[in-house]
Amino acid sequence: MSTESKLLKTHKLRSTEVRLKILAVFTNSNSAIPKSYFDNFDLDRTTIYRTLKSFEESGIIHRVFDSSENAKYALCTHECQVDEHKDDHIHFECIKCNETNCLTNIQPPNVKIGSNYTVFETNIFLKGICDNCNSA
Amino acid sequence: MSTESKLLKTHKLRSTEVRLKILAVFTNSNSAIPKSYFDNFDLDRTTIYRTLKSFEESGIIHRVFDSSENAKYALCTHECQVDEHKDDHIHFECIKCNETNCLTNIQPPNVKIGSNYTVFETNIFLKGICDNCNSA
DNA sequence: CTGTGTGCAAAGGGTTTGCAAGTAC
DNA sequence: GTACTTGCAAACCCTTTGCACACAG
Repeated sequence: MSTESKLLKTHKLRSTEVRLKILAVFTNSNSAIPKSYFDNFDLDRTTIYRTLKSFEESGIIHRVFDSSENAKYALCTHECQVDEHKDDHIHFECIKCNETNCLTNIQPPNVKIGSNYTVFETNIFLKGICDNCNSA
Repeated sequence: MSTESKLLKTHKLRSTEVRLKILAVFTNSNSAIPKSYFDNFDLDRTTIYRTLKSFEESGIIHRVFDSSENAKYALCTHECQVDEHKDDHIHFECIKCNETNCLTNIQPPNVKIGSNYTVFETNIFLKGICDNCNSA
């Protein structure tokens, strides 16, 4: 059974050709994927939107915030459950290759603000030039 | 001369009734304003879009990223110039009052990542319950 | 007076909805 | 067989563009 099939099963989604195809993009990529990426997949746009939405709601992928207008998504870490995302890692948006990546191996800093605030989520995204582009 | 007139003058924008009206919203608010806020202002939508755009390009307001789909804006700090924004402060999105605020009085943490990266911009937004809502 | 700003209408792009046919389990 | 998924068409935002008129400097 493929990684993708397992993921779908774990998150209680039916295994379909479309879902496997879209999910494979995420399992094979390190960077965040915009919806537009699937435009040449010969799939109906509606289907893509709905598939991404169901993946997100199931805790398979999470939304990545960067400075682009359009939504991007990336694979969740294993701790994510249905409607309970835990993706407090740093995202890095490269202005050269235009890719946004999850820096899952770096511990995000503890942001200190007043004690009157209750913090549920910490979103950090950096913008600059990534290691790949700096090496090139 | 009003605060708004001065701001426009400083940033080399003509002073018009529409601009003064829209700018006053920002100078009188602590939270980030979405475009939809101006819908009941009896102004043409096009005009609102263009006004916000020119404010942003002039360095009067900056875009605030939070988890809502639509763009929000807030007043820039004094150091912002035309096409050169310096708004690396933390933004806080409250899930109760649904407002996003700039925490300009808090020093953002120094995010450490690999030395192969060049960081130009650090965007941090927290999600949770703000001090106001926690006190209420 | 000249260049810029505003309003209206229309177009553009991304996203969602309704419904009928197809498919997983 | 039943409930969910897909594709198509259409609708529904939000945002931008073109153009004529109005206004700031």
